[in-house]
Amino acid sequence: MTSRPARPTTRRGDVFDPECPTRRLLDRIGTKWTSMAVKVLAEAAPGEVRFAELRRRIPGVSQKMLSVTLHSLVRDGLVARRVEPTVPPRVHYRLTDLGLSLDVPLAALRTWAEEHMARIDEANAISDGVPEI
Amino acid sequence: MTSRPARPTTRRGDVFDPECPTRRLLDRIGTKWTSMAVKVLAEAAPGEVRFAELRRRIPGVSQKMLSVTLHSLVRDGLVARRVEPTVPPRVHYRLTDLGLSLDVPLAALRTWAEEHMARIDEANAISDGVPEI
DNA sequence: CGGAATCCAACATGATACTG
DNA sequence: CAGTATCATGTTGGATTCCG
Repeated sequence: MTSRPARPTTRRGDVFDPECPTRRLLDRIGTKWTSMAVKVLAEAAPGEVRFAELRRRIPGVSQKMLSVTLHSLVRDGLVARRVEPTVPPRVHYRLTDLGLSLDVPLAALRTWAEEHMARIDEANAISDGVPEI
Repeated sequence: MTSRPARPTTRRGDVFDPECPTRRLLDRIGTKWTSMAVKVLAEAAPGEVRFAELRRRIPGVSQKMLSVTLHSLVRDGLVARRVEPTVPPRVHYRLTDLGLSLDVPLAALRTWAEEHMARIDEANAISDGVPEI
């Protein structure tokens, strides 16, 4: 993800704007763990998922990066955070309506990836000079 | 974009694999200039676009990064590169069929971004404690 | 014209340790 | 349990320069 300059103005329709909405969106969902977090939360929707549960369902994510990722999503209004004031505290996350709506095009991208990434791998293999037999 | 380990095995259907197709795809289209290059090429499809033309249509891109971005797309089989052996040389780029198919879900993501990024900006403004009046 | 090579700064991520 | 703080590191992307 590139850095986030302080709330740049969104200019609708001009996708070639240096701060075009598409690239700013990709700056968010393109971070390492965001798409997986959204997917886990989308599958649980409209239910909630706790922090530890998310961590278990996203292999390889560190505590810090999951925390950073989730708070970034909360800040963007894509995820809602609910804290049970118990000891120890329980923190629950769920997709907001906005987050759920984002999951629609994201799911399409997932489908494309599952269907076509093998072809990208093949293309890379050929570029690497790997024989095809 | 994170680095690209040497052609990891694509395991279909397991989106939670650390090397899941979706994240590997996002590692590619999530780079700063990729989505814009794909969009320009998609709009010109099935026609070709020359290097200088691409550069003009993508404000802010450096020569180096456009070159890197395009070669990465070529390597992935998403873009085809054609060189006219003239002096000086003319280099033309176009989306492959695979690239065109990727533009479908990508266009959906663009639409979402244009329609909803303003709400993400609002959410950020509220998080920053900016008064809403 | 369309690069390639180099250097460099900024940032994203990760490991580790600590806390309410 | 669910963080936060700090430090270490690799990568991305940009500026510049040179080339066929």
